[in-house]
Amino acid sequence: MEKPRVRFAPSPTGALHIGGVRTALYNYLLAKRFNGTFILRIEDTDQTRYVPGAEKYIIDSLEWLGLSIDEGPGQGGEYGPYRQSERKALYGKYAQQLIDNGHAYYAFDTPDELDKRREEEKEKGKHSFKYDAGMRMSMRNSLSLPAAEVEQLLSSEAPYAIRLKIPTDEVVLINDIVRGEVRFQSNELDDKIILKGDGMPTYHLANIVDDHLMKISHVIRGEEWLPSTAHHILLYRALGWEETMPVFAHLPLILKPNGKGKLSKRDGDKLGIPVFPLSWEGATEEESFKGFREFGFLPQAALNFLAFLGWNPGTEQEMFSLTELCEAFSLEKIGKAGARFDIDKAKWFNQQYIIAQNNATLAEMVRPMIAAKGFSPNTAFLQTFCGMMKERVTLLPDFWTAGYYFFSNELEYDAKTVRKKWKPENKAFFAEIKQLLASLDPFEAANIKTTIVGHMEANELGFGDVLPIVRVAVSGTVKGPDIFEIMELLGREEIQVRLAKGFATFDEMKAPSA
RNA sequence: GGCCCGUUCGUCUAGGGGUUAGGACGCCAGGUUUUCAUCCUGGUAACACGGGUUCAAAUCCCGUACGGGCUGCCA
Repeated sequence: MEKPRVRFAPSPTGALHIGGVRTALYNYLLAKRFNGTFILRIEDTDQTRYVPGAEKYIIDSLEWLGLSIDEGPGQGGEYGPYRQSERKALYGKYAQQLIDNGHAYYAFDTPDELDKRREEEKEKGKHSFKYDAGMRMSMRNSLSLPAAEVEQLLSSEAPYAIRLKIPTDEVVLINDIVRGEVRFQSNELDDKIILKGDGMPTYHLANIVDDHLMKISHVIRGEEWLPSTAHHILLYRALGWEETMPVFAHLPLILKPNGKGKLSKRDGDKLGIPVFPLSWEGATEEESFKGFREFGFLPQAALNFLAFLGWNPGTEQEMFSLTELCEAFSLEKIGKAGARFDIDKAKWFNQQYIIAQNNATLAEMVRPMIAAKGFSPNTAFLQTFCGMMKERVTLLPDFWTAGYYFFSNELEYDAKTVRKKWKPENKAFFAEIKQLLASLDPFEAANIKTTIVGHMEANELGFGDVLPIVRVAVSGTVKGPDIFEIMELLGREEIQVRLAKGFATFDEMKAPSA
């Protein structure tokens, strides 16, 4: 394949939805697979929906995931500018060209008039108002109005839009890489607005002009664009660019975890799952969302998970680094059906990636979280901690929730274990254990184990009588890494403190409530 | 309503005329472990339905049902 030039073209209207992230990923993968170019283009032609900060959010998100941009705003490139608002003049020129060669016309109907017409049609029965070949002669445009009136309207202040004049009785054939041949009857198509009253193009025009000028080879986008693709092909044809038209690949949608419909930002809050890569601070809490990153997902895991939502390599390999993804990717292997978002699978990927991470890397990821809780352990301690805990967490914050006792000795003791295992007749034994450990040197796991087990056997006690109590006194819980290793890490003095405090507290817990 | 797209275990999917319909997540059971987790072994579970075509259909064709998308001077 020749070096592809692909673009990810989001609209800066807020946080970038996870579906958009996947679109970006697939574009990136195709580009890298064949040594091509990945372009970021900002589609900000709707000034009313523009949200400050959204562009930065998009760029930050791609960066977090490691999807580096070859050309784009801030990145430069020979086909810029890469913000459509900065290309405004260009579109007017091509719209004019379409008017001149009869493929487009001026439309003077105001938005209010159009709304009214839609309402009327709806009341008449079906909501089938379509500004098409059958309807345009009864609307106010340069096709239906006398030339003199058109002249007059154009030279007046009256705003106007430019519409694409859809030809009649044609079949538009789309050759979609994921869907095969898709046909549309031109008679079913409406005369889409291509240039708005404010002089800005709509998506349809801007998209075609930019893709052509930027020499885009593949348009990889969501399935929601399939219905308007016929318009796009007609536009290429009208502009005389059909020969070099990019090929299309329409991606299946990402669906809600339960129920049907496409995943929406609402689902995030409702189900407590992330649907955005990064957190987004909206004007209100309603418009703010927590991202994959803040949930504690590693970017590699989010990427791997997303890649498999709608694509798979055809082999049984599941774990893929970005580099491996680049080598294995192909558009032909993209599925047709919508893929449901499965948070359990995402978590499983995350767990796998956390385990695969080396302790030093993990320590630096976890450090800020621990610091936020008011603790600043040294690096060696933190690395050992991560090594001991990494097989027991799925999300990054679990390091704290499941391992807080490595840092704090304000423990929450497991009441059930205390109730069952803290027996009056064994109190002396535990006091002796504490005594034995007080002078143990070196204070190392193997040593500690020998000491405890030895004393245990001498007193004819079993593991079940001893270890749960020691474990709860040290960590508060019966869950966790090897207890002797925990003790070694915490050190002799700290263990003395915890044993003393634990045994005393157990007495209180067992005391009959007065 | 119209147009378009889709449909294999609960979920992500492999398989594209002849397979015991494969894998992964989840779930269940067992093993390992002082505990938890990891890990290992096993189990559960699917071709939406109806017609064709064919010696043979999950696979090709048509229809039905269901689901989804689009139907804006939004992208």
